[in-house]
Amino acid sequence: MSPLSEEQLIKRRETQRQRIVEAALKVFAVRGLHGAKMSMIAEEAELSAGQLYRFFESKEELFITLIRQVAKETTMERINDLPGSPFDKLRSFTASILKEESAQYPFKLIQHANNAEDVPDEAKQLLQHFSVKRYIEQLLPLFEEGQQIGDFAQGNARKLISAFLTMLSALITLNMPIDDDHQLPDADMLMRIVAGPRFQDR
Amino acid sequence: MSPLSEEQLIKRRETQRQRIVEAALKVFAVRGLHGAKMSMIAEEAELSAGQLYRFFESKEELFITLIRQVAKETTMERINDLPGSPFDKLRSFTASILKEESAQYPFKLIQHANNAEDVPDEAKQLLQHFSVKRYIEQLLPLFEEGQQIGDFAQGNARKLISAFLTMLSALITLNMPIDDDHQLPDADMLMRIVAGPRFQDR
Amino acid sequence: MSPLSEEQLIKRRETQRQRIVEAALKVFAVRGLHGAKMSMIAEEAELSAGQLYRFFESKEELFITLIRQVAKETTMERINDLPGSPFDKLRSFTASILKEESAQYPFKLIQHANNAEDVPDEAKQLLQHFSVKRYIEQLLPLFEEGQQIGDFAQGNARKLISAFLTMLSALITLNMPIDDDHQLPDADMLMRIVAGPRFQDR
Amino acid sequence: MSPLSEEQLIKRRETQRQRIVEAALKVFAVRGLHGAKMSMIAEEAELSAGQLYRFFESKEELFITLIRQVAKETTMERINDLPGSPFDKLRSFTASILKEESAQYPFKLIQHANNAEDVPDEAKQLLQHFSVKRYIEQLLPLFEEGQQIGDFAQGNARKLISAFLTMLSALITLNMPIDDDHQLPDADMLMRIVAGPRFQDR
DNA sequence: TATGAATGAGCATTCATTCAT
DNA sequence: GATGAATGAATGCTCATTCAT
Repeated sequence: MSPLSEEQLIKRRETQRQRIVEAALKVFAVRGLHGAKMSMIAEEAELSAGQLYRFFESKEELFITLIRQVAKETTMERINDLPGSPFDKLRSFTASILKEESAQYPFKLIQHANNAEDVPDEAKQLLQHFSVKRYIEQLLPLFEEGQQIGDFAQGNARKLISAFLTMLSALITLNMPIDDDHQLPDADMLMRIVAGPRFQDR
Repeated sequence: MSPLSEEQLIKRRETQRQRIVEAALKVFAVRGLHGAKMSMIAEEAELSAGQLYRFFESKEELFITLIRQVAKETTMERINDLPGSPFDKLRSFTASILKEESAQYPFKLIQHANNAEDVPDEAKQLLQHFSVKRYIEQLLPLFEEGQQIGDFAQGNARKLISAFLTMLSALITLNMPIDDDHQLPDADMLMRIVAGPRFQDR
Repeated sequence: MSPLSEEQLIKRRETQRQRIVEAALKVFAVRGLHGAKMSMIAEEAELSAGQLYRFFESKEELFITLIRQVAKETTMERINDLPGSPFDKLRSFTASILKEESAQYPFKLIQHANNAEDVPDEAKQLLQHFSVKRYIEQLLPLFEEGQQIGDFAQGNARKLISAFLTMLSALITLNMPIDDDHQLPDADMLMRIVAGPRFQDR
Repeated sequence: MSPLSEEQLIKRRETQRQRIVEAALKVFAVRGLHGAKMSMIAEEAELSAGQLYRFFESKEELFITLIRQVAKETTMERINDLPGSPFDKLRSFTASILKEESAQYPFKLIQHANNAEDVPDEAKQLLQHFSVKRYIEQLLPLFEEGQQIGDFAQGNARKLISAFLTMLSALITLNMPIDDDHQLPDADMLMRIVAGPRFQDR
């Protein structure tokens, strides 16, 4: 029956598990805890609903697992690979997030976890503290550099990052359909929050 | 014959109806359209679930009625009664909203309506366009005055207000619990978005 | 409080009770046992839903009472007051029933009682046996006369009446909307069932 | 992988679907649209109530599907396979319908659809027009032959059939239990409606 | 006593979870 | 192991019946 070695089997299992988590991220992010049906996640992961339960005991466990992984793994580090000044990097990074749907999933997830009531406390804690803290630490060097060269506003850098992330998260999840009269704030709007004197009212 | 006069009955009925709407506002705002159960609304309004249906034909009708009322009645006008300059007014107003839970319900409702699936179109329309537009118009004189005296940043005032409201809404719904290390963005943070040169980096 | 004598009170009560029964006849006949709501009957009788229960312990009791009264009181006797031969009388009588809605109520009631499953056995028994029997006895003299003068078909008169009533009942309750191509059987159609040789194929 | 082949699954599914439709036919016919509970249909089809919804979106859809199938498939054509003259055929056919409960379901369904409130319009249309028209067309050759050889009464054949069907439907749904004194109208009674001179008063 | 407000049991429907195949 | 069929608990809604006023 089994032409695969024990090790291969374990690896295969891990791959599938990861595939489920990714499917769940997408579905939970887009539809929220209540709106996401196990059947949708199964379909997205291309396996049967029954199979989900070989990997996760319940919807709740899947959700918490997902949250844990997002809290641990989501990273802001690729911002450093972008070209230009700190200000340029942050703007490009912001714009790319606002453009690419899958980059928004973690933010949407945080949003849903905050708004839904039946979310296990552990999940809320993880998302709110741990992941935001991680993001802040990852962005800190960039911001400090930006403040030194006058690109960014002065003051407590961590507080500034926190503000920026909150606003970014807001933009993503509010997702207000654009209306002709009042264009919504976009990446440049966001940059006002962090911009130093040099950029004000430009 | 009748134990209560016609007039009393009508008044009583209207009172109760309003009580249901208020209970619904709270529950829908906190839990969203799908997370809110009719039984929760009934409990909040202190009557039986069955009774709700004497006032509203369905959960959906209750929701839409609520949305209509919010869209029509929620006002930003009391901001004008606050003391001080436009900047002071906006800051006090913002701070009071961030402090008082019931003031946040309309914003949370908008948030839920935007993120949840299966929200009746009429509700989405009303919340997204009508109510946001109303807020903008109500804040416009204040902002224009603030721009004239240099309190607020220059540029399209409506766009500025829209940005501000988006951010306010974000703060409310993100609702991140304060954590010792990194104080969350608060009213002053928000003011950065609208502040003119005079206030930058103060 | 009471300017009415004991006797007047009792009479008044009886009047109201009768009014309820008549309202119930109409509503049950038109909508059936399940389709008839107590509130509809109350409205038809022009009193409150609560009042019904001062006269009848339950919907079921009201229904059975109604059935009993219909079984006992519905009469075919006015057929004898009509002008003409037995054949003429029966045809006029039939036509009048087919034209006047309230005359059809007892027939519709029988129909509903036969078709609904949750009808108390007593009600079914009463309607099926007792009332049909009464009708037969009331029509018997007319039919016998009709047979003697050759208006009606020969054979067991009771059986003939039973057949006729079944068909009449059918016409009333089937109530098929007339369609241009195939006019429905009407009074003359019905008469074929009882007609003697004299009337065949006229 | 799959424990059953695709083909087997599809066949099985179709079988079960048909089984539900048959259960529904029985329950709807006997109890009517409102009297029939989904749980009853489920029990009759020997599955859980929840399962019904894997095959039909709602009670209404199940009902309409059933009606459609009845309107399309119920046939009078097997009457032609019976032995004897047109008169004999019609009498045997009638008697068999009056004896076999499942043959009566379509008639009962029509009856319920006509009498109940809140029956979807499509269902009424289908039953009243389409199916009755079909029956008429299917019986037309037999009746025309019967009229030619003098078995059946003269006149508009379609009208005659319509009358006959109405009466047959009546007999089925009235369903009066036989009582010793007055034998109920039966197949022979029905034949009086269509019988030509040859058969009168036999 | 009369009203109509309130309750709660019942039914349609959905979906997480289990299980026969 | 894998599938998707089956179950049953939960929830929206209706309406007979009761009860506060």
